[in-house]
Amino acid sequence: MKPDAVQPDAPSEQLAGQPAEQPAEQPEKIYLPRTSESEVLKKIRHTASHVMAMAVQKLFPKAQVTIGPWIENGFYYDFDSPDPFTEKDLKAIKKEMIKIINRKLPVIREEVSRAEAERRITQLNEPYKLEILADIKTEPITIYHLGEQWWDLCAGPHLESTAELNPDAIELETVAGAYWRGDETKAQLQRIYGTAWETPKQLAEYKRRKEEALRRDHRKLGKELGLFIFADSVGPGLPLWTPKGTLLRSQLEEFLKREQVKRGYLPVVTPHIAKVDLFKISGHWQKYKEDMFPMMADDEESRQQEQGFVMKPMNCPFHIQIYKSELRSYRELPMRLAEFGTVYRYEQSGELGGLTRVRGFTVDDSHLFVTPEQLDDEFLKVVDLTLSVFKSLQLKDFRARLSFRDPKLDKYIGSDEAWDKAEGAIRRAVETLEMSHFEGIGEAAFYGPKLDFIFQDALDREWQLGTAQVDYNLPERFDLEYVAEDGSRQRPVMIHRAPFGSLERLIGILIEEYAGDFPIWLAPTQIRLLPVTEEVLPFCREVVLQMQTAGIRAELDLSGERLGKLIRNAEKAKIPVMAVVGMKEAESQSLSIRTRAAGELGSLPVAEVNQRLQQAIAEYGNF
RNA sequence: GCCGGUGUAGCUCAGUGGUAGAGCACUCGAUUCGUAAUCGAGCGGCCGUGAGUUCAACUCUCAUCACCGGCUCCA
Repeated sequence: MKPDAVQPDAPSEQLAGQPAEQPAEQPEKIYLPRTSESEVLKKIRHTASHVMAMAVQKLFPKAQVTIGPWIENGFYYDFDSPDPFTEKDLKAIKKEMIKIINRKLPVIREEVSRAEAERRITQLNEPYKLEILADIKTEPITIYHLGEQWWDLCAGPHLESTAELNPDAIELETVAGAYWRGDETKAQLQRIYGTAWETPKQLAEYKRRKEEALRRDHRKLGKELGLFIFADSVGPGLPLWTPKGTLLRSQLEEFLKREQVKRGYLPVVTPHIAKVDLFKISGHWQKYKEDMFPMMADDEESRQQEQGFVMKPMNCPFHIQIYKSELRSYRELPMRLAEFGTVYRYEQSGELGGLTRVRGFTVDDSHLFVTPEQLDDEFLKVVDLTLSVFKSLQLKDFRARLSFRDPKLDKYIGSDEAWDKAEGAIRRAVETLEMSHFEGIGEAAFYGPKLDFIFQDALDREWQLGTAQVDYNLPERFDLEYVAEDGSRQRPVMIHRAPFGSLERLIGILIEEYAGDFPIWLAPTQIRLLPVTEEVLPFCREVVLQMQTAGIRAELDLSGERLGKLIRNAEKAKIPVMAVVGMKEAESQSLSIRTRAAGELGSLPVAEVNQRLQQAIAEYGNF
């Protein structure tokens, strides 16, 4: 890179060899219903999964059938097969399916008694079917036949004949492992995912959308835009943030810090490691030892005695120590300790991916210590802050989940009474705010219930971002107190909350939400000057300096390429505002503005551009 | 952690049992150019890593690491 005072970075290092981004041709809009919205798709996909199962058993006679439901954009079928299926097998299976379809086999529904079903399944030697049958509580049992040769237990509904399936609207997509009954202690099955539509056109549109989703994928965009990297020698799930990505991160941090200052939060900083003992008190060690990075011990003896240090998986015990460091008065409450705290969790290797599931991440964490009387009001304020953060970030598509304990599970600490109180507080909050929500039984933290905000990524996978939690248990375990008005010692309640959840995951979702086109206040580079000739460079340098002085992230393209190329590079780098500068502009102290969102805007005086940029940044708006 | 797939230049990818190629990026030269790619030359790879088979491995086998899809998990 050429050293240059006004060029923060070289504009040309990204996006090598990308195919030209054509403005997407807009063909007729094809509506793709989800399976749950379409009776005909339900039938198509049910039948397709049966046809696939029949084809698989023809080609792999040892494969045993289990279940094969429709899912929102296709279907799958799980088999127990001694020989694992590979992608190559899919072709042969599809071929076999076409044969079955062409045989125009009638799909015949039959009702039989439980005993009869049992007898027939036993004949077939299909143990999984027997288990399924045992779970069906109603009688008669429905069976669907494909012609004479093949049948399956199924509630339906189905098409009338395999002939109604269009082979050109079916695609077998991928093979995957899946556990019987979704239980990892049970047999590992082979799952084949497929999709089936009414018409080949729909299938084509479905595939087009999948490719489109891939273009938004934050892993791809993150690399193209140079926001973050992973290095083999650092380790999986441990992202490294480049200058551009760090700019993005700090904008988000600064934004939230400003909001928190307005709301009386107090910043704190705590270390990344602590003695194991701390997490024994909190209960983390007992509950999540396996999911923490291994303990660091001085010697074997210390290791035996579990005396050593661990990377922190959560920030709460640290904030609790700060609370505990002095005798607190009710006058100090609510006390809101906040920190962008980086935590480390030893996630299973198969879970890691991009920024959405990592092993080291930064929580926009805060722990609020409140009196029981303050709880409801303070919790409402937390939810309000969270919602306002989403609004500022233009994140609209999320679902609120009440993550409560599953009384059947034994993974929680604390009394039922404490849990009931905590869950009640969360319930009251969503009722007061009239928020639409759903309940996630068994989704609670081990120390308390949560209100979680769930978002989807480009590939329709769900991720929790923001969270707000009510906790009566850790105050108990750490013996927290405050002195009440009457001089008595009382126990505070804790609220754990993180509107972003984690900066990493938030940024992953934001990249996909914006498809890399960040609003100006977040964009790592806000404006790039594109000189038409060398003669205007002095003017450009002066303008960039002026902008930078005003707090605008401006840069100058010094690559010396022709204007068309400069624009192309800036567009591909998704820089929101471009300023073309030729002699005309230099002479008139103006900039010819082109935005990514709106194209050419014509010439504007430098001062006006400056002013409009600053305004856009301050108001989280557009140019 | 489990099942399947992938790993070739900085990036995106092609390729063969006889030790490799393209485009872009990068460097240099020419061009001084007005809203999505100027032309030419050059540089650049221990073909993820380790073992095995073979006269010979980037190619075949095994192991391992990383990534991708799914399952399980997610304080």
